[in-house]
Amino acid sequence: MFALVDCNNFYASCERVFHPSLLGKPIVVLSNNDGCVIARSNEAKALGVPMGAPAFEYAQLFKEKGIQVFSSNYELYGDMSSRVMSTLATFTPDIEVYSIDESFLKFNGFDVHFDLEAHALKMVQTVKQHTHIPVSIGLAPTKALAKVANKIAKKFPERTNSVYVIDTEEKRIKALKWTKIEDVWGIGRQHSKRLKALQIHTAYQFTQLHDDWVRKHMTVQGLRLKHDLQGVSSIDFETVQPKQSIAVTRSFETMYTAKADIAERVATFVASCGEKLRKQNSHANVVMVFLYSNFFRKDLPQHRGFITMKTPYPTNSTFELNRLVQEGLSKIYKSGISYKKAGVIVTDLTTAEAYQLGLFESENPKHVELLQTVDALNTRYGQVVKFANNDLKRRWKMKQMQLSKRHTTSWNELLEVS
DNA sequence: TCTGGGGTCCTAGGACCC
DNA sequence: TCTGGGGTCCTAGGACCC
Repeated sequence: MFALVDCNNFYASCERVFHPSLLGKPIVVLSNNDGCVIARSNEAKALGVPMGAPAFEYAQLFKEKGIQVFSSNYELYGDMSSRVMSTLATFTPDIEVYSIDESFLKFNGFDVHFDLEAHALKMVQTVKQHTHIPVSIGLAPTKALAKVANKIAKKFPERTNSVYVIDTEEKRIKALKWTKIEDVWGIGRQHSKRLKALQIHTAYQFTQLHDDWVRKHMTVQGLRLKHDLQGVSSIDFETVQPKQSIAVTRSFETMYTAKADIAERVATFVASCGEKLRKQNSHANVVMVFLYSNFFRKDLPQHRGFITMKTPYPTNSTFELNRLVQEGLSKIYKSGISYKKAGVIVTDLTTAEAYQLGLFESENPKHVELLQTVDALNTRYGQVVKFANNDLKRRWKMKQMQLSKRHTTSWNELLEVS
């Protein structure tokens, strides 16, 4: 049996842990630069705030309805997430952390000795007690069915106590008939459009299609999903693996035209990419840079620059990566354009064990030691060492009008109780 | 004025090999 | 007029997830 544990309205719930007076009140959390709504409490959903709503279009509604607005505070959410996950890990040795707010848990052979539903109810309580984060749990013989069960638990919290189990054929069919096709895990906009055109409206109808049709139009991924929904476990349980690509991309708080401004921002992205690479002990073989004008400003000339470069040897040196990235930036930069977004992506990553020396060139060994020291200092003291090509005065600043405190990760921002 | 960020997997088709 | 067969590797792009 698999359990899918999902935190309810995770970012909104994190904010409420430290603002308990907001329990039962509508709140939303905004994306970087306070751009769009990326999390909503149930109350905010009920007031008609859609996912992804541009904040400026809804400012009036927030005010009228007394909806509390927060800027996103990833340091807080990341820390709360690891607290939830480590609590869950005490319930089973097999845990797949699927996203910041979701985990799959495997209970091999547990059903023989345990009442799994009672076990899950205990999990909900324990997570609540340890972190104050509300979670919902779906239990089923496959991952896709656990997702379905989770949706039911979340939709009917009173009747289910936030735990729902699909453990009989009757319950499986009933659940699938209840699930709309567009709500199925792995079926997005394109697939549900095509399926609806064929009068397939529920997950159950989807499972009645022929394997060949599903394989042809939805690849093997679609076929695995179908089998999973039929109760035959076909989607792998994945243990932690290093990332295959790492990206740092940002929209700018304002539009930039000068190359020097963009070069500085991009150098900062590279520094962050390098740090993430070294953290998971990987080296990049390919690095990409992109630079976009403001897509929403149809009145301005548009330009989308993108370039992919091979590194001369596998590297995680911020210096080497930046040399390439700045070279690439010169090739894609066009003057007279107002730029709104840029990013750096490293990919084709190799792990340290598979590290292959270049034939003619290799990493400057001094960089390795230097960067190790930089990382160690930054980990210990919190981003105290920066590269000279980064904006040391921090002229640019993300728009974050409603940022909450980093209560759990910064001594200076502890919650005060009076 | 204002519109997020970071990932994964799969396939078709071209380039290349013998 | 007419032009083999069987592979591998790589990449761009599409689809999806949170």
